Amino acid sequence: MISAKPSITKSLSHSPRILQLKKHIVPRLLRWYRRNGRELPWRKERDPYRVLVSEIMLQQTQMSRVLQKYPLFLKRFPSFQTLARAPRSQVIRAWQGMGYNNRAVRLQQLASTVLHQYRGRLPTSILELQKLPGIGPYTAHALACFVHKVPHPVVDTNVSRVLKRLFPRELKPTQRVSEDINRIWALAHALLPHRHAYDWNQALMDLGALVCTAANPQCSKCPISQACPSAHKITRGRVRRKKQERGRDAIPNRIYRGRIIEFLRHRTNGRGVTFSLVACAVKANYTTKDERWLRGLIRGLERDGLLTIRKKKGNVFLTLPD
DNA sequence: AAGGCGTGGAA
DNA sequence: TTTCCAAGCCT
Repeated sequence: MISAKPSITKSLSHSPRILQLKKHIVPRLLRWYRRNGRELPWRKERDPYRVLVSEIMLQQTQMSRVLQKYPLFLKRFPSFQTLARAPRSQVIRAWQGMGYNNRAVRLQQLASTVLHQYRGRLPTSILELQKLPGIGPYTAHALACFVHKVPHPVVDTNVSRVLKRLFPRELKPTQRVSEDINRIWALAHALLPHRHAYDWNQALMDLGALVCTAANPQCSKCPISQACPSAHKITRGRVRRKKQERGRDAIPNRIYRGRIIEFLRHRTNGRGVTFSLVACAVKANYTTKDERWLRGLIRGLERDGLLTIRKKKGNVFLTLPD
């Protein structure tokens, strides 16, 4: 659990500026949310399982993609039980188009854990939730609030961006990234209106997604721009260069991983497909000098539970796991 | 603590 | 065409 140091939390919740801003901001943003908030399927769900699926799908994934896949996945796997007992291959196939396939594996592992260790009930506490596979600080807090209605703050990339712009002084980056993260959570906690935690969290995320966007924020449409030191002063999003990823032919390894799984989704039948067939399907101009590299990728996918390696008569066959 | 991990539409 | 990015998590 992300827990702010008490001293920081206390100083924040007692800061005159924080208190004044909170009094000003909370009612305005909640009013804006009632009028402009998005109507999303998971916002009216009561079943913990169905909310959980939405939160996992939304990790680093665009709304439009989730809106498309969410109902299909729930129809195929309506409960912890059906998901836990399904063949892994079916879960991976249902995840097609979502990206980050590890999430599908962890979600199924989570379903199994909930079924067998928690009697089919999703844990309530942040601590227990965060022990589950695929659930980190954000998702644990989101589930506590959105499923169990416990007044916890949530900090995702949207909330983080909004708060940094609203409190540039309090959240000025330090030397340590972990310290920066602690401060954001502490501030989110200090701002939280406990009686309206659910709507407040959703409102902050909607504001970040619709108005206070990373590039070209619409400050003129922002309900709290009056209280925002950064209003109309944001010229451009950060242009931080990312380090080049390891791969082949300027294509990152994870792209090849994705291609391998995508190929197996469609071409796997019965015995599976041979190593060489996968090799040709996945990389243009595949040669034997790529063999060591490709074997490494496949080993990694096997470790992640995303495929199964079978050896018959000296040949290697690949399939999605049972 | 930094780097690995997909996908496909938009800029 | 290329680049960038979107409700994070894990090691």
